[in-house]
Amino acid sequence: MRRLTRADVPLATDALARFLIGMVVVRDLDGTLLTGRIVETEAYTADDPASHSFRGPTARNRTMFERHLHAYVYFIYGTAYCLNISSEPAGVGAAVLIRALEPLTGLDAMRTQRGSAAADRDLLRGPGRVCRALDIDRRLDGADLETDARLWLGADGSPRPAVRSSLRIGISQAADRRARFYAVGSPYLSGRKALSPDL
DNA sequence: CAGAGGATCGGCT
DNA sequence: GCCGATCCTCTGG
Repeated sequence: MRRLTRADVPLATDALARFLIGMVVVRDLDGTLLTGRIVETEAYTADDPASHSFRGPTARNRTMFERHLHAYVYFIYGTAYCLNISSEPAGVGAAVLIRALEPLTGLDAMRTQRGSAAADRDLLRGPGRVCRALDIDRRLDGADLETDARLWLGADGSPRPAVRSSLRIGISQAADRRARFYAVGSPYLSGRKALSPDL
C-alpha cells in the first residue's frame, strides 16, 4: 500500500471528494493496522452555508483552513466524532467528510472499538461509526496525513469504482447541493437506499 | 453567561 | 419511521 502525498491528490474540494472514493483510510493503532476503502464522501466548501467554515475560522474549525490533507475531526450530537480531510490551499476553509468505508483489515479490532459484534456491513457505515471503529477523536484533529504515523491515506492500485453524486445526508442548509459522492453498487453505503441508485 | 442546535446512532414502534 | 441521548460550540445579550 502506497501512502498518498499532497502531490497525488486534487486541491479542489469536489474533485478531492470524488478522487477519494476507492482510496484507503489507514489507522495505525500502535502497530495494528485498521484499514477500510472509502465508498462515500461529502464535500463542504467555503461558500457553502452548510459548511462549518462558512462564517470564518473559529477554535473548532481551524483545521478546515489548513492546506489540503490535514485531518479535521469534530464532535457532534454529544455522541459521535466525524472525520474530514481538509481541501484547498491554506487559508481556504473547506473539507471532505468521510461518511463510510468498506472494512478491509483489522475487523476484530474494529469490533472491539465499537464494543459490539456488528456485521461487516455495519462496521464502518456512517461517519460516527467510522470514528468509533477506528478510534478517531479530537486527538487526531490537525494531523498531517502526509506524515502522521497514526492516520494516513493509501492507494492499493485496485480498480477505481464508478462514482455518482447525490444530495448530502442530514443537511438543512444548502440542501440542494449534490455534494455527496459514492461508489456505485457498494453494500457499505450509509443513508436511505433511494439516495444511492446503482444506475 | 445562558440557550439553542447540530455533517449521528441505536433502539423502539 | 421516529425519538431521545448527550455535549460541545457558537451566538447573542
